[in-house]
Amino acid sequence: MKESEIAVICKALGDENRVQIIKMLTGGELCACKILDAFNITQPTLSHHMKILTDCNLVNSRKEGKWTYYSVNCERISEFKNAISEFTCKSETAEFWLLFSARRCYNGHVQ
Amino acid sequence: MKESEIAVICKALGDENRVQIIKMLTGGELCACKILDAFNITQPTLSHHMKILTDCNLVNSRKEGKWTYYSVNCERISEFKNAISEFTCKSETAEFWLLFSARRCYNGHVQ
DNA sequence: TAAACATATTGATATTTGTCTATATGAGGA
DNA sequence: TCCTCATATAGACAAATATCAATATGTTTA
Repeated sequence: MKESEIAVICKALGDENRVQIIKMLTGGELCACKILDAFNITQPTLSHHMKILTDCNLVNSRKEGKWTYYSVNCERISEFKNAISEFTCKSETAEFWLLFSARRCYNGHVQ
Repeated sequence: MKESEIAVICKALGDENRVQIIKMLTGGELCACKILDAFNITQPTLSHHMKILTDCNLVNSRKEGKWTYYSVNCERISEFKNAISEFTCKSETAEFWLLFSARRCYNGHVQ
């Protein structure tokens, strides 16, 4: 993922409302009306935020009758995670694998 | 990590120049002058960007003589990665562990 | 001490952003 | 067909942001 793409996604996540929207959608698809209920903003403002989240493909939208349903775009989120996983200090990778192995042994199975 | 903190960090990463600065620092500590060389911006503008990156603790700074050295704050980056690792679709976790196991078997060792 | 250098701060400006009100669009339901 | 409901779009506005030129600060060197 190019730096400019990372920046666009981060900009989309650079607003607390939008971070919370993503977290909500992590629990599964929701219509705009349900999301709106959870915030203290007007409907056009929510619509604006959803446009920013869908424009950068972090969120999918789907129309059904008069409702619009939103959901997290898993693939795009994965791409983003992979991109920022490169923001790494040299030692960090090794630490991660050690921690991972330890947890794997401790739990005795794949979670 | 609170949503507001995630938003602050993402806002800091919501600028292409700053994403590139982080990538540069991934390779190790650099003085402001070296970073400046790589960009087409003035020195005060770089100083502004560095302030944003250090204010949210993504980047450490250290003065030595007349130079200021910047480096990635590994711990903070890890915290951030952990935070956004929660932006997860239900199926994604399982997929990750499968992929991981496969790679582990294939490679025969922890990378 | 004076000059040169690296970086930070100040102040200005154009652009972007988050929010609102008002209005448009488009899909059911009476 | 007309009304209601869910959402989107347009337009306005205040606040935030990215950038620059000018200047300040603090360190090293002549």
